[in-house]
Amino acid sequence: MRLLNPLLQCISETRHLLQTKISHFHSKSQLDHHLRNSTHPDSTAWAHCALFKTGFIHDPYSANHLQNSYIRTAQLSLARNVFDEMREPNLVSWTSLITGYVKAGRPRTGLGVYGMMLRETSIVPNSFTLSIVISACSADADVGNGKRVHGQVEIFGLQKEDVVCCALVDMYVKCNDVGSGRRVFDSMSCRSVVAWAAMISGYGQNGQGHVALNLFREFSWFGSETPNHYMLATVVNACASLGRLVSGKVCHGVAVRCGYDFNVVVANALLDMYAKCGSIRCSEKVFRRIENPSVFSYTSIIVGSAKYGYGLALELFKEMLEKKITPNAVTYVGVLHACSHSGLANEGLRYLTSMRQEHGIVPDSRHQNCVVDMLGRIGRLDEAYELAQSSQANMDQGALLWGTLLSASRLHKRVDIAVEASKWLIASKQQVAAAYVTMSNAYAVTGNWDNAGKLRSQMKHNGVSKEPGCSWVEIKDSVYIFYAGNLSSCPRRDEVLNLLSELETKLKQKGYSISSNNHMLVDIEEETTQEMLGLHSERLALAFAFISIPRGVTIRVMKNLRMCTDCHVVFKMISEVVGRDIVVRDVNRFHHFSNGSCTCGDFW
DNA sequence: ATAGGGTTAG
Repeated sequence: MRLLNPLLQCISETRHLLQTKISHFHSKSQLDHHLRNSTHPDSTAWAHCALFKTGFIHDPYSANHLQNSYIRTAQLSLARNVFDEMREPNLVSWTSLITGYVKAGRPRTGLGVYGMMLRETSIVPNSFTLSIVISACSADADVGNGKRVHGQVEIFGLQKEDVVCCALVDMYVKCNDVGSGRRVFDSMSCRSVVAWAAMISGYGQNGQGHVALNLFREFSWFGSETPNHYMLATVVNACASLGRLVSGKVCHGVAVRCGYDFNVVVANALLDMYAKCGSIRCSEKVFRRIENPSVFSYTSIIVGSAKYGYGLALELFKEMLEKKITPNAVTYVGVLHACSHSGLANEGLRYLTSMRQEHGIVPDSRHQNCVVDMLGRIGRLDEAYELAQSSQANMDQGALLWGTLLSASRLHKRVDIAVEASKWLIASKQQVAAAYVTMSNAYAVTGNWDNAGKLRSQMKHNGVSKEPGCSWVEIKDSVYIFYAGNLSSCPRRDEVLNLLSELETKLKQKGYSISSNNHMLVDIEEETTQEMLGLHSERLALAFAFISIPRGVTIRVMKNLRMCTDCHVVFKMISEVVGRDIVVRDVNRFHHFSNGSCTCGDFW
């Protein structure tokens, strides 16, 4: 009895509490109000009891409030129970339920509910319903369903609704159909900030960053509204994807003027942009001004600083853990990348184990790819091979993984492993051409010309051909294109070769190792046989640009030679090694390199 | 009356 007493007391207290709580609600409107503001599961549960006791549970309006309250407090199955108990759910009930599923990351179930509503009731959807249904298609990247719903938009006469059009634009661009998104956007008579943001984001996400920036310019000129934090994050992201530091700084200025520079999402986009444009110090400054950095903030700065290899990334990771911010799978991609770029293989291997043990994140092919790259760079090919074999990667992921291993084994002249990697790629019909070329190169490197030749003819026989990679530079309005290894088309060929060999010698003297674990000059990508001479198209282009410019004349760097971090590093090294100043222009900024430093690198 | 659209790290 002594044991039971506390229990009985507890039950009686609970009953008392229940009665007190319920008696607080005197009227239906009070209950509805309570449900609308409820953010805690308990408080929704109390109100549910009260609705039950008072019989208001049968009132459709109150029941909808209850259902929404459950959805807001992330109790989807309870919301579903409420819905199932309704005698006649109305349009709001259906729409809320669909929203619940979509917001919980189950868009397909949401679409199923919508289909059921159309089939089993005579309820006609309105703009609320269609906008969430369209966003379900967007989340599912299901353009087929999206187009069907677009048809329904026309049938129900909702094509003038801003919210519906915004959802449509977003759906099309998320399905990589920017053209259809643009058509919807153009059809809108009055475009909201949301519509502009969705369209700008669409261009940015589909590799058309310059169009995104032009559209933003148009918005700033002709739109009557000011950008919000959604739009600013999108535009900054477009600058990052283009490597356009100056445009990015202009956006930073806009964000400051609009009062969004302390918004954590905008700040995340900004620090990512600075890191990608080669200004890691600006990136760090933005990061340090964020009051409550999120896992996104830390991951962005870790990923951003990983390629600089100063150990900053790992320090930040430790700091993040001290602050009890839980890393996710992407964070660990950055951490492993940092280990790889700092040559900390053993530390990287430890992280590969601890990510599962300490944070329950199972390493996937992205992590394995980092580690294969990390081990491959320093010649620990057997371990890398073992890891690749143990991977559960699918076709696409496997192509990346085995491709990384292939490059590394070629670099370290491990023909045995190169052959295994090539076999995997060829068998899975992935990167077949590149695999053949590398395999052939691997044989050639070790002097096994017979096998190399056999592979070449096998390629010919199977109709496999590889387009040579190329880079290009624009000098004084002329564009020069450099194909990998094709020296006959290289202007001022001898001078270029001399410079490259001079560079190589001086780099070696300074302790840089071009061909193995130093990723700076050789961005490993399989090219034609000439590539064995180290004449990667990018290096050819840079060397040509360097010898072609008299002092004071600028080079304009195009596309894959844009002034991203890697390019900065290369020019810094060239200026240091050869002892000459060099001025480079990217889309709208000058960079002056002199004796190993760049005076435009950090503008603040 | 209650329900709806977009944004940041790989």
